[in-house]
Amino acid sequence: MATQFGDRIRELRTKQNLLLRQVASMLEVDASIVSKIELGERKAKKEQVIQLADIFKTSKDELLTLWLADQVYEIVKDEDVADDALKSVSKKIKKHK
Amino acid sequence: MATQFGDRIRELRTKQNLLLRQVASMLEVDASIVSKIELGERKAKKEQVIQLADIFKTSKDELLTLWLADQVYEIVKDEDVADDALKSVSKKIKKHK
DNA sequence: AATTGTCTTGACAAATTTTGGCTAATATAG
DNA sequence: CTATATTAGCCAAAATTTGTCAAGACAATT
Repeated sequence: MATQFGDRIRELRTKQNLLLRQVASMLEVDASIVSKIELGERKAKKEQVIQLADIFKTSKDELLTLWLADQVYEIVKDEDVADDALKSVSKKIKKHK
Repeated sequence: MATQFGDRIRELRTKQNLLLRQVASMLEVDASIVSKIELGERKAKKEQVIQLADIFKTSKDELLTLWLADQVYEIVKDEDVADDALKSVSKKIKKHK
């Protein structure tokens, strides 16, 4: 149930000695929401991911990648054809670039 | 807006000379739903994908792959980090297998 | 020109999922 | 024990999903 994004956020937050409620107030949500995001029980909004990158002074791309990967994983995790589907999407993405 | 899954379903249906309403009645939904699925305006349920494989006598895995790829694509399509996220998920999937 | 058959579209409603806040309970530090 | 931090459960509001229905577009036929 843990997410890559949540784990990373918690790591950043604790290393910078910030409390849930401090981060929460910057995001303008309740501390329990941030807790749930860190535990992987809630999905952050994209806007919040960007705010978190600012708060922790870290790379937006790093966080967005983890966040996006969590979402994709959530969709494909129980599917036998997950790998084929991912390959197919990669191909399509490359074409569109 | 077109989907790989929808395109394939329409191809199968027309080649087998079935009408929307015939397929719809087998899925027990209105014909407009099937139309929308074929046009990529609605997402089929997983159960419907499996029924469609039976109806068209084609491979469930083929259809499930297209259906899953559409969903993943929908999530990552506008993201700069799409490719990195997909790679990360592939890695995680392989580990879990 | 009117009719028929197929498909598409948009408005709407019901059901489901997601979201956030509040509050309790639990843990952890002093 | 007390105080603070975090987690978990519950509720209501908001958003999304799913489907029906009716009207419209379009082509082929009569």
